Amino acid sequence: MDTQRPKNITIFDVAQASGVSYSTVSRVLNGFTFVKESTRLKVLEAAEELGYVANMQARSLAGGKSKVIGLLVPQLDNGYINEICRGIDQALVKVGYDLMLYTTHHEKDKEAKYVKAITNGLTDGLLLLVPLVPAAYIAMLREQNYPYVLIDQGDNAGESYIVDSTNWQGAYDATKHLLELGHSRIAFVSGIPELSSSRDRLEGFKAALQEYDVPFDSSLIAEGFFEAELAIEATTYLLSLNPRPSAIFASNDLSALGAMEAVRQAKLRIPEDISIIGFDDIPQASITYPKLTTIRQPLEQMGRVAVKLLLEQIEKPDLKPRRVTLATQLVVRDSVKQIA
Amino acid sequence: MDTQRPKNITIFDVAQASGVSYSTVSRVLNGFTFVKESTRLKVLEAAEELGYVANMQARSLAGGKSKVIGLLVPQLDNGYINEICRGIDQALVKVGYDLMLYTTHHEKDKEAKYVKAITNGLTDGLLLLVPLVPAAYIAMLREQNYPYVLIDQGDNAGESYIVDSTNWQGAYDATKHLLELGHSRIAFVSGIPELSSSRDRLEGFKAALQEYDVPFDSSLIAEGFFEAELAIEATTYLLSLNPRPSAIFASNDLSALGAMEAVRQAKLRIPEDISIIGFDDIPQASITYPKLTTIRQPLEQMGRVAVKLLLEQIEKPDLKPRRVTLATQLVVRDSVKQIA
DNA sequence: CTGAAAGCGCTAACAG
DNA sequence: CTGTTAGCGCTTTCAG
Repeated sequence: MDTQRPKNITIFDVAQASGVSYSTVSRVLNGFTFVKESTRLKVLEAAEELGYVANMQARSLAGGKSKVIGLLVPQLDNGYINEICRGIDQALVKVGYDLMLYTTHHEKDKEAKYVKAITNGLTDGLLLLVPLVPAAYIAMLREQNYPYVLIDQGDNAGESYIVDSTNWQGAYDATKHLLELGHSRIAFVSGIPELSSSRDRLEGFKAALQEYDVPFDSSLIAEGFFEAELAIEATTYLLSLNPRPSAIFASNDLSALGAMEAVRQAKLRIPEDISIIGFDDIPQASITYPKLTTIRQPLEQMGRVAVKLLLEQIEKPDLKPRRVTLATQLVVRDSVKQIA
Repeated sequence: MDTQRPKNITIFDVAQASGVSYSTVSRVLNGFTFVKESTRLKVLEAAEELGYVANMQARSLAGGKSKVIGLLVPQLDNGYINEICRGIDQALVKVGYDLMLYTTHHEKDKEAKYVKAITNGLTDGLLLLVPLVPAAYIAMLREQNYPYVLIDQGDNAGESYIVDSTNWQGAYDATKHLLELGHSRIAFVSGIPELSSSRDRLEGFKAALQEYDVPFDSSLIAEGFFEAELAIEATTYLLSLNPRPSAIFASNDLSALGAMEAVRQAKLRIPEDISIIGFDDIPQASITYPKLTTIRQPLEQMGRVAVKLLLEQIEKPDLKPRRVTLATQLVVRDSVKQIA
């Protein structure tokens, strides 16, 4: 507000126009406390006429709700995060909340200060879509009794609202799918070892193997860290094995995409020479060629549920944290083929 | 702020701790006006020690800068928007600004009110990444002298800060590339006719045709509206033509992806049976198979420049609007082949 | 049911 | 150079 901008019409103007005190206006605007229906209507009408729009900063400063929630993400560059954001956005629009987007850019050192700034800012709550949330975060959040929900990650303490999906089951299903199509030499491109989702996927993989009496071979595990680049390297290594694996289970679609690239670079064909299955079902999965068979995480839905859980806390601050785990689903497309 | 949350430490606490008045604290925190170096240090130290973090709402309410900028986008679901967002984010982080993200969801009816709410909110400026911004928007913004910049779109009035890229030239280059590789029956999947970028691309296309003495054939134009779905339909139509075009220039990558899908559905091969070229170079362009030859728009850079232009206005409210047009570039990949 | 009054945390003149 | 004093727009007791 630097230069001469027209004065905003405030709750005060509305009060004047409707002939009541401005605290009454505040009351009707917030829907709280009983107000005579006639005055209520009068105020609403005046507000409408004057084109009044609430000033969220003032409201928030004064101790009300800002109707803004924060979303903390590491960065803005993959379909996975984007899909969840969409779900969040959808849910937020419905309830008339706005979104403040914070990107951490992996600056772990500044994170505590960051979270502090966010919580004492205008947001009513915080959605954490960051892998590897330092416990410090959570402790601070809990301490301040600040509403937050963890998306797709655990908190090692069971004291947070969490939304995630069936990682173990999904990995189990993926592996089983491969096994049932005759694959037995199945390589695994792992994720970020510190993440429970990664570990669960590996466990699901092992469990399926065991169930089909296929011995687990650790030389068939290569580290992909959920990244395309590293997955290319990992896959290149896996392809050099002798005998070569007949299928690769990549811990997420991003690394599956990397795996596909590596296979192409090696002049091999998918799925004729090697089958690939991913995890997530990000939008890119269905536009690659061949289209990627994968385990679908209901990403958008996770976003929506996260918002729901957050609003739940904002409205009823004393509820016990709960965890919602959504079901994954096998999506069969073209990157896996049956073998002898 | 509902339940008993620990009181935030304020500028006042810092003042007390450092033995100065709290307006002095405000001064050093804002870097303004001369303050004795010794007191300055004292204050900074106290602030650090107490873990003080500024309350942006209060600051903004009081007439200062909130260090938050708003970004208005139609929705959150394509690489194009996402790439620009990344650039915006990168630039913002560097200058210590936060991002408020607004999605319009194409609710044109509520837009005026929306913009009003945004401008009287805590943001210091607004980035508009929405196609077809109603003139009403702009008028209101200008009227309030509120800092904003239009990304990848004109304003029909030359009174706005704008960042875009060489749409005409890019389309010209794409077409020329095709022509030089021997194509002459080139189809064009158009964008959103109301957008100047769409029109410029069509014009560039025509210009190249003319330069190579290839008569423009309007039956080779099909409407794609910058969407994958519609591009599939459009392309399916184009493929039914007799003789079939040997190449398709899609107005953006999203529709190029749709075109590729349609070609596949028709059991034809790219680029053996038909060449395809896109526009944008969204991330997906390089992971399709075959990889898409396209015209690269410096999306991230556009985002960065947009932020730069916005900050320029915020800092110097009286500058004249300017327009920055960035260069596009042909990116040759695998979806176009030379023909006899 | 509704007015009056006290801040929320901070910036911005205005005096020293 | 630094303290004092008003508000910014709104929510919230506290009295009527």
